[in-house]
Amino acid sequence: MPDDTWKPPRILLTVDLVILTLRGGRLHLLLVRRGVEPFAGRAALPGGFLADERENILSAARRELREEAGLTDIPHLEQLGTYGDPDRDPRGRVVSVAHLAIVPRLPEPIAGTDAAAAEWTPVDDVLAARVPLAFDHLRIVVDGVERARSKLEHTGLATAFCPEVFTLTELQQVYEAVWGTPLDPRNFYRKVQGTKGFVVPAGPPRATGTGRPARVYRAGPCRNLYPPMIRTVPTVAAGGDER
Amino acid sequence: MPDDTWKPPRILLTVDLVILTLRGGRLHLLLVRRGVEPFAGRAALPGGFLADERENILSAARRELREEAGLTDIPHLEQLGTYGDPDRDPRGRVVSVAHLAIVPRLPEPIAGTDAAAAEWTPVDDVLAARVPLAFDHLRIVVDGVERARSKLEHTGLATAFCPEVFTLTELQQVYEAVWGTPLDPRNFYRKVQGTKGFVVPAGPPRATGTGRPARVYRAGPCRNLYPPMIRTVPTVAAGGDER
DNA sequence: TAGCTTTTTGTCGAGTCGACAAAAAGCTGT
DNA sequence: ACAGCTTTTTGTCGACTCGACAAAAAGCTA
Repeated sequence: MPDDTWKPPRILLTVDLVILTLRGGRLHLLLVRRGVEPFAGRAALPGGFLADERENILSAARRELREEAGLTDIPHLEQLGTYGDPDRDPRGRVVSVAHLAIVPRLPEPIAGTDAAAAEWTPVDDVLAARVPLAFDHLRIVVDGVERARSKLEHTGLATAFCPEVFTLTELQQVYEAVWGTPLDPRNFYRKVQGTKGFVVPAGPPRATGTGRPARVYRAGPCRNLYPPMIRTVPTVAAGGDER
Repeated sequence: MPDDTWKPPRILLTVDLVILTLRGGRLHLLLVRRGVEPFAGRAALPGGFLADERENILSAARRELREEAGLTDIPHLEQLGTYGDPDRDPRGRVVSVAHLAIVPRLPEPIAGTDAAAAEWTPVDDVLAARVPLAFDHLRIVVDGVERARSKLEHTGLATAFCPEVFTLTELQQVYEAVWGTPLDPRNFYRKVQGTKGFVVPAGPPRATGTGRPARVYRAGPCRNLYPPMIRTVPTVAAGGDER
């Protein structure tokens, strides 16, 4: 029970970003190499402190996306969760609001990046702990990837990985990469077509080099898929809900 | 671009609680009446500042649950989201980590409560703005209720509303109250039985007063339901993902 | 024009869902 | 004791969906 002189503690707030994309059929994550202590030299999520007393949290996430990754048009950005273990940062009480961002396949690593050492890393390498991360960032990545996997089931999130106009085969590759399961193209085709509002036709078929030219689509209006896409791999028995 | 003298801003961190329960077949929410400015006299979510520099966020949520609501055994407590609009609190920059708690039907309003004016309020009254809330708490309630509705579909969350041992009819009433849709008892029965690990038998049938005595169950081991429960009301077209 | 690839349209059996019927099992009055 | 009421539990039926697979369509290459 606080006495009359008690003042609430003041803490430092950061935003961290789990930025996912598809490269060569595999799910990748953007990591930066830390230049300063703590964890200097270690890979970490892009992110940083609130710029000033009045900066919005979502705006801060967008700013870091721009400054640290050179990304300005983000198809999907959502809050992931807040991580505030008192010992997560040796500098003091730093609470981080983690965000999940999805971007389509980009031309090359990163454009004019502030943190010069930003690079796309296969998510598998991070999850298998072959690439050690700073702070509690591994935990954040695990949660972010699981969020993406889950949202692919009942939202149109998969389209955020695709360019504005895409083929159903490209969309299927998103599911296969994020879920790590192969899907039957014929059933996938039928399923997506049958899910009203998931995708809408966009122009005439496009030749992809070899094989029959595919019809192209763009993201449909529906945010929530009904019926949902089905991930046969039974939702990885994840354990606790508490953080 | 911060210069060398730049220091990250320090902010105040609170936890707020959306505590849901079932009372008389309707979904209720615990609200306290604020005794001090700002918003003195207005209803608000239970919550408060971090107690000290080293308090865990989840621990703070549990502490507020105990202090403000007299609740100590919480079947479900999860982080909901973080709300940090710079103008949400006139006292300054206050960022709140909202949590969602589910408790079973309790004997009476609240036991030895710190905030004496805590009371259960029908969620409908809050959502319909018949009960105005302080700060951005309406928004938090909307998000919390939507989270609960959604999680009922593909997790065993419904059992958190029930006592340790319950009948399938009681479980059905949870779905009906939270979703606001009537369900067919026969199909519900078949569905729950067919969802492995959702519930497990617990002892002999129990007479409920009138009608055939019902078998009793307790919550099963599965956290993720497969196949999921189906909410025909097509997932209320909620709109944006961004906060 | 034959051969190859990829996309698109079907087919079939197993399983699930929603709407409904009917049996089972207790309690309440008379 | 038993008819009448309630609620739970077990079925039934047609429509629909899913996964596995076949086959046609439509381009490119040689």
